[in-house]
Amino acid sequence: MDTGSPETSGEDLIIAVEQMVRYVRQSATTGGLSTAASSALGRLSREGPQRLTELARAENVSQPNMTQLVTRMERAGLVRRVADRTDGRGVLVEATETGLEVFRQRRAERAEALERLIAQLPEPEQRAVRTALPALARVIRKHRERP
Amino acid sequence: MDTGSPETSGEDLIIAVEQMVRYVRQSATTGGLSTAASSALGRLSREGPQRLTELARAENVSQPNMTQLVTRMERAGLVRRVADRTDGRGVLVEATETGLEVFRQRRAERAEALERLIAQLPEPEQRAVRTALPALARVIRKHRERP
DNA sequence: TATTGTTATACTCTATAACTATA
DNA sequence: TATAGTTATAGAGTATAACAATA
Repeated sequence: MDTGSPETSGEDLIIAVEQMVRYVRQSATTGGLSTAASSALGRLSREGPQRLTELARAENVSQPNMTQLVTRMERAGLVRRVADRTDGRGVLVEATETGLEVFRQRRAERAEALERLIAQLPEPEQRAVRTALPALARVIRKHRERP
Repeated sequence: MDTGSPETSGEDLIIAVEQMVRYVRQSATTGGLSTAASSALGRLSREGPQRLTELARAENVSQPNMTQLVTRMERAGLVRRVADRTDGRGVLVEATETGLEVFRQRRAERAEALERLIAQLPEPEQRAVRTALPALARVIRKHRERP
């Protein structure tokens, strides 16, 4: 099987990644849900209501940033703030039904766009993509747990 | 060879891509060169001086956006504006020596970070990554030429 | 005193609309 | 009139510093 050029350097790979970033960002913007909002909403969908600080840390952004993001998302009806009964200082952020539905649709759209992209590749490369992407995600996750 | 889960769905893949996007963006921000600046500077490095409009179209952003990006980059000493002798309306954007050097260093850093990530994978998955990324970049490029 | 969240401030990145200058 | 570029305006996304409220 032809794995492309004889040596695929880190430089070549990072160029490829840059293109993917641009592609995803573009298809992510349509529908009015930014990368940041989509990512936070995704976490809330998967993991349920969370403390604002928790969410900021998990998403790797500052607390003020998350405060503002949540405010924008609240204004858009995607999430709501709920008082934390066990801690008067705390705020729980929770996805609304609208938020959950919007996120499901958006992700489905992007997944479809990616699938269409992959479908244009010959079989062996398709398999490579389905192996490579989850593998990279795995090490990134690991890297994140202990950097 | 184990290609991961029995069926790797578009949903799983897009989650992986989202993580990569976040990872790259983070390592891209350090050193004070944004994704947008890095991408534009990269194009100027590869292709030489270009019309502002040309650059905006190639980078897939609006003309005013590119005007501002170029202004910021000019202020940072990364590029310069040069009058286009053949058309009084036109402006050529050109990377400075500083710009070229900064870009080379930044890309090298990111490439290294990616390589470190890949190095943590078992051999077969490493090969998959070196096949998959350029393949995806290829179809994105093709998709861009005629959407 | 330490933690949680918000406000204040500032910068980048992005778009559309309106404008100026040259073809 | 059409094209190249800038200015005006606005909003998202990001950060650090300062602050208020609660533990």
